[in-house]
Amino acid sequence: MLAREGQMSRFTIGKVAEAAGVGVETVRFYQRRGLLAEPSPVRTSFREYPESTVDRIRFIRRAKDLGFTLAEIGELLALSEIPHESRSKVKQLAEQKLVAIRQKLVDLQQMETTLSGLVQDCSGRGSLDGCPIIEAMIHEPTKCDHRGN
Amino acid sequence: MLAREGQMSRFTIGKVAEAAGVGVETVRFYQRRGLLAEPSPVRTSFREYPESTVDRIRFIRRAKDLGFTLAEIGELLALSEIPHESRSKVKQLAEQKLVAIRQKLVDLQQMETTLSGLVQDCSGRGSLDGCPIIEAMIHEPTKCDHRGN
DNA sequence: CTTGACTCCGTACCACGGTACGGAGTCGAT
DNA sequence: ATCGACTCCGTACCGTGGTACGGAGTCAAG
Repeated sequence: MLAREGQMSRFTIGKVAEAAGVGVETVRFYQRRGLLAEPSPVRTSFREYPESTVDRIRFIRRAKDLGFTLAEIGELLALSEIPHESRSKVKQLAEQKLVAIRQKLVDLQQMETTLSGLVQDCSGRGSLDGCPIIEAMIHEPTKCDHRGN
Repeated sequence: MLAREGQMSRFTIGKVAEAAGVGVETVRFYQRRGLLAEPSPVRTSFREYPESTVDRIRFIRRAKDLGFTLAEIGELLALSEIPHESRSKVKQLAEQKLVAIRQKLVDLQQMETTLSGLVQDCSGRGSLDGCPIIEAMIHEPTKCDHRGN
């Protein structure tokens, strides 16, 4: 066990993935996207990862849970690597994301209102002639066009 | 634009697209997806579309605005072509969609709550050390895993 | 030394809803 | 007859976030 200078924590990609709770392919995908560095295969033919990679992947997943895209997470990670960087850019990114989230909320709430009204109006019995749901789709004006998709 | 004052409603694909407010490529895409029939080029080498195609495309866009995917819209259209079909299947589809919309709302509201809290906690000034937003992504537990992507 | 599990690497594919392109044919108007 | 605009058709590509595959190499245990 003491054969090499490293600890037992010589993370291969599989160990890293397991510890971070993602798949091996996901780790490689993040590498291709530039979110994770690809360690060069030093001394062995398999790459060794620092333990910090696990934390970095967890950071990525949490940011993703907050609604950031991988591109935005890349920005966050880049910022977090500049020690003297101020918080203002991070806060700005978060605020932008918040605006986007709130817009999606408004859109979804509109859908929910309309659709739940239609479902309530529809008896679920009888023929389709006059079905409020179908009628709405035939006759209601299209009110879309809000870019954001 | 001056090329159209011959016979009135001989809809070519461009006229249909314009009348429905979508692009020509979108019409062709809907045809490939089976949402629209492809009229055979009778008597001329350009296809002629019945006016009802315009309504059908508008139906598709409205259903899309309500949150239905193109596959689901295909189901709705198929159902609407069976005159004696009952409303129950349509209502069922709408209810399923409503459940999905409400789940997305819950997820987005959770994001909004968390992120707006973080933005409020972040001064936007000073270095990144101790920035609440970054700290949250480093330390908060990942609570994801709700399928619905 | 063999076996089984793992890694490497490139590439292709999934859903989703389109958009873009290019060459050839055709239509209507001048 | 010629011009510009339109159509036809296949195919490839966009973003988003991965997943899957296959052959070869490698590592560690038995």
